[in-house]
Amino acid sequence: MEKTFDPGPMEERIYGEWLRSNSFAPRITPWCGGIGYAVMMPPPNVTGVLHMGHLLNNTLQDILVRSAHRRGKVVLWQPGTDHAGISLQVRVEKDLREKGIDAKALSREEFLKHAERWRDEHGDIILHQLRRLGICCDLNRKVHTLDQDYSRTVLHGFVELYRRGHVYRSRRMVHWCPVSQTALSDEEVFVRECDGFLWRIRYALVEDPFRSIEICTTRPETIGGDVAIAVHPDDPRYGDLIGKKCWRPFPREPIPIIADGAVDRSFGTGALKIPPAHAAVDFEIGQRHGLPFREIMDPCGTMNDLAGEELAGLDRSVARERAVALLRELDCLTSAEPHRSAVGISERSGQPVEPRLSEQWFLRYPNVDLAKRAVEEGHIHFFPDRWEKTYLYWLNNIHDWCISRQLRWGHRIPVWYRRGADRNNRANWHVSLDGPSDLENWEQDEDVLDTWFSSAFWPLGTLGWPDPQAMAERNFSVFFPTHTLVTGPDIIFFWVARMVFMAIAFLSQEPDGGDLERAVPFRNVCFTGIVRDAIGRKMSKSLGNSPDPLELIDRYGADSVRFGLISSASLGQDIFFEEKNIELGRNFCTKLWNACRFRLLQGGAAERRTVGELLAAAAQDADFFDRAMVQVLYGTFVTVNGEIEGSWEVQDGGLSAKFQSGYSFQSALQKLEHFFRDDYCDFYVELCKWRLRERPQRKAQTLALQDFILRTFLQLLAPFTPFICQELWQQLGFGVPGEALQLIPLPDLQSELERAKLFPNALEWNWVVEFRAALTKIRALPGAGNGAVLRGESILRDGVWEELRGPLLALTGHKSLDESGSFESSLAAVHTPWGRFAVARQTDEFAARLREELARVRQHIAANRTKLEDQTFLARAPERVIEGAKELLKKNCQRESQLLAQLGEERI
RNA sequence: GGGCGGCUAGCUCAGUCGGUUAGAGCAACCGGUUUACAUCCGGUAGGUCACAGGUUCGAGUCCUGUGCCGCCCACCA
Repeated sequence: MEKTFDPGPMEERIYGEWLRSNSFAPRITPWCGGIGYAVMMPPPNVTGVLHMGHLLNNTLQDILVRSAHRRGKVVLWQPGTDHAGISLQVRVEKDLREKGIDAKALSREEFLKHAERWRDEHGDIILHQLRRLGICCDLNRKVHTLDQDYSRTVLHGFVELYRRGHVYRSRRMVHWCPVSQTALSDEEVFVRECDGFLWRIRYALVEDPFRSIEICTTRPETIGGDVAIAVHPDDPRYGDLIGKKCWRPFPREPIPIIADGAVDRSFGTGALKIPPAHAAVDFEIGQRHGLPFREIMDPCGTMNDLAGEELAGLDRSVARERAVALLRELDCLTSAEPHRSAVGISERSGQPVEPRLSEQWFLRYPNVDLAKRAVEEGHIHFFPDRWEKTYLYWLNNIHDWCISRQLRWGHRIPVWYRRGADRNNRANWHVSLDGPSDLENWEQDEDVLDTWFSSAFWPLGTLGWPDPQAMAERNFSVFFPTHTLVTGPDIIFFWVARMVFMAIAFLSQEPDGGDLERAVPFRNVCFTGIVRDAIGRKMSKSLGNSPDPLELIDRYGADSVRFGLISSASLGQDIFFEEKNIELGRNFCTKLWNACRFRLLQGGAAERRTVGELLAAAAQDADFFDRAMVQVLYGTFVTVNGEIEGSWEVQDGGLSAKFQSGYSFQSALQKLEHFFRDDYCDFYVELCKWRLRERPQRKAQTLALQDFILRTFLQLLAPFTPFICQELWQQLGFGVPGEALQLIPLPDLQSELERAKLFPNALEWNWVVEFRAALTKIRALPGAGNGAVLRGESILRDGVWEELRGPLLALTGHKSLDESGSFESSLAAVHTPWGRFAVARQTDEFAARLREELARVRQHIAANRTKLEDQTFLARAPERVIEGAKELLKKNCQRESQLLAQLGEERI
C-alpha cells in the first residue's frame, strides 16, 4: 500500500470502474414497486458555469443516493439539463454578432440551428464536470428539456391546461424587457431601489387658463402617453376640478381630470398622471374609466411619434432628460427633488423592465388549494420547515403567470391561427399537440413557453408521463412520487411550487384531493444554503471571489472538497466557504488512509470475509475493551443513519408520528470523524499497539475486530467521501476489484452483534468509560507521560486491574508503574476507581487549577443542595430530574474530597 | 410597508421534548516525535447564550418588546 494517498489518479480510475460496472443504474426488479427512491437533479442550465453551489447541492444528493443504495433501495438519480431559453438565446445572439451575423435577420430555422449547435457543444459540460465530484447519477437516463419526448410532455401539459381553461390568451400589462424584447413573469423581475427625481409638473386647465393642476412623477418621458389626470374622489383640493380638462404639455392635447379611489392622496400633490399603457396601476384605472391606451414606446424601448416629436426616436433613458428640458422650456416644471424609488429590473439583462401592454398567454394556476394542502397536510415536507411559510405566502398571493416569451429558443406554443383570419376570434384557433392536419392553411404562434413552464414538468416528463409506454419503460410507478428534492430556496416559486402544481393538476384524480399523497412530485424538499465567501459575500464570477471548483478538486481531491463543504454546511444556513475546511477534509482523508495502512502493516488483508465471519473471529477472546469499542461503533452507526435519513418518531402512544431530523449531513459527518479519530485511532488502535506487542497470541482476534470496525466504518463514511472509501475497501480486502461499494447493503448490525455476543454489559461499559476518564486525568498531571515512572497508591488489584495496567501505561506514555508505597503529600495525585496515581511534585500552576476547580465544585454543591431542599422543585420536577440532581450532588461531594486530598488539605 | 432568518468562546458554528455543571472545530497557549499519520498526538485556557421584561420549581431553549446584521415579498406614481 502506498505511503501517502494521491487522490487524482485514484479518483479517475475508480469513477471509471463505477461506470464500467454500470453501478449507477437503477436495479429494477418486478417486485420493487414500493421501494423506489428517486432524486431529481435540478437540471443545470446549459449556459451555466460550474460553481460552488453546484458542488454543495450535488454532494448532498450524492450522499442521499448512496445512502439509499446501501439500504437496498431501487435508486434513480435523474440527471439532465435545462435549455435555458432566454439565457441561451442571448448568448447565441452575442456569439453571432461577434461573427458579424445579425441574429434577427436569420430565419427561425437558421437561428435554431445555431442555437442547437451551441447547446450540443456546451450543454453537457457541467454534468461532465460534476463527475469529478463522484456523482453517482445514471447519465444513461439523462434528459434535456428540448428532447423530443420531454417536449411532448410539456406541450401536452399546455394543451391539456388550455382545454381545461387554465391557459388563456389576453392583452394585458406585462413586465417587458426591452433588451431581450420579451415578456417576463413577475418572478423574473427583481426590485432595486434607484436614486432619481420626483418631478412636479403643472398641467394648465383647459377651462381656465389661469388655473392648473400639479402632478408628481418619476417618469416624465411617459407624459406623451397621458390620457387623463386622476385624483382621489374625496380629495377636497380637487373636488371642483373633477370632470374638467387640462392640457397635456406635449404633445399638447386636452385630457380629462377623473376621480379614482386608487390614488394615494398623501403622495406628492395627490394628483396622478395616467398613461394607461405604461404603468400597471394606470392600466387598471384606464380600464375602469374606459380610457384609450396610448402607446408611446417601441418594444426596444425607443419613443415613437406619439411621445411627441421632440422625443420620437430617442431611447427611453435619453427621452427622460429631453422631457425634463422640454418641460422647463414650456415652463411646466415646478420642482425636481431627489427621490428614491423602486425600479423593476430584468433578471436577465439587468436593465429596468418596462410595463407594457401586450398580447400574451397566461396560466391561471390550477388547484391552488390542493397545492397548499399538500404542504399543510404534510404530504410534502420542507427542510428546514420555515420555508413552508414562504411557499404558502406566495400561494396566498398568487397571480396568473405570463408563460409566453417572444423568443425562438424553447418550446414553441402549440397553437395555430387560421391564415389571414382574425386572431382574436377563437374560432380561428387550433390548439393541439400535433397541429392541424391541413397545416398549410395555418400559421403557428411565434412565441415559445417560459423555460420555467417546461421545467415544471421535470419529475413527470423524465419519468415518461403522459405516454403509458414510456412511463412503463422509465418505471414511473416505481419512482413517483420522488423521495427528495435538493435545491436552493431562491427557486421555491420558480420551480418547486410549479412542479407541485403540475403534478397535482395531472395526477390527482379525486377532486377533494384524497389521493394527494400519491400526486405530489416529491415527499421531501431539502433546501441548501447559499455558498458565500469568508466575509459573507455571495460567490459570483463577477466579484471574482469564487474559487474554481475543478481547480479545488485538482488540488485536494474530490473527497476532501466534499468533506470540506459538508462540514461547513448546516441545514438551510448560508455557508461561509473557507478553503481551510477543505484542508481539514484532506487531513482527515490522510488520517483514514494511514489508519488502514497501519492495519495492513500488522498482517494480511481480510480476504473478503463477511461481517459475520469477521465477528466470529473477533468474538473469541474479545475483552471488555473490544466489546465497548463495538458498542461505540454501533451507536455511531445508528446515529449517523438516523441523521441522514431521518426517522419517524412515534408520538401520543402511537396515534401519530412526527418526522424527525434527517438531512443533518454536517452533524453526521462530525460524528463519523469523532468516532474515527478519538475512539478508534487515538484510543483503540493505540490500545491494540500495546496488545499486539504484549499479547501476540491475540493478534488474529485483534485484527479481525479492527477489520470489522474498518469495514463498517468505510461503509458508513462512503456516501461522504466515496472514492477513498472505495479504494480502501478494496485494499483491505473487503471486496473484489470492480465491485461498487455503494451497492453493498449495510449489515443488520444489531443482530450480527447479538449473535456474536459482542455487546458489552453495563459493568464493562462503565469500566471503559472510567478508564478513559482516568487517562485524561493522568495525562494532565504535572510531569505526566514522556516515559516517566507512574506511581500508584491504594491500587485495587483484581482481574480487571491486571487488564488495565499495561494499557494505562502505554496510553499515558509512562515507562513503568511503581505500586510499592504511599505518596508523600508533595506529589500531585489523581483519583481513579482503581486507585490514586501520581508522577511528580505538585506545581503551583497545577495546585491553582485544582483550587479553581474546588471553588467551582463547591458552588455547584451549594446550588444543588438549595435545589434539593426546595419543596416546589421536589413536588413538580419529574423523578428523573430529581434523581439526576441527587446523583450530581453525590458526585460533586466526592470530587470535593478528592480535590481536598490532592491539595493536601485533609479536612472534611 | 409586510414577512423570514441570524445574534452562543477571538473566528466559524452545534445545542433535539424547557431539566444535571452550555458543546465542537479552527485560532491561542503549554507539552509531546525510537515508524500508521506532524496532513499527527496529549493537555490548558477561553462564555453576562445581543438587550429588557414575562411564564416556570427550572429558560440558550417558550412568550412579549427593543436593538443590530442579512434575506425575501410589495403597483405610492
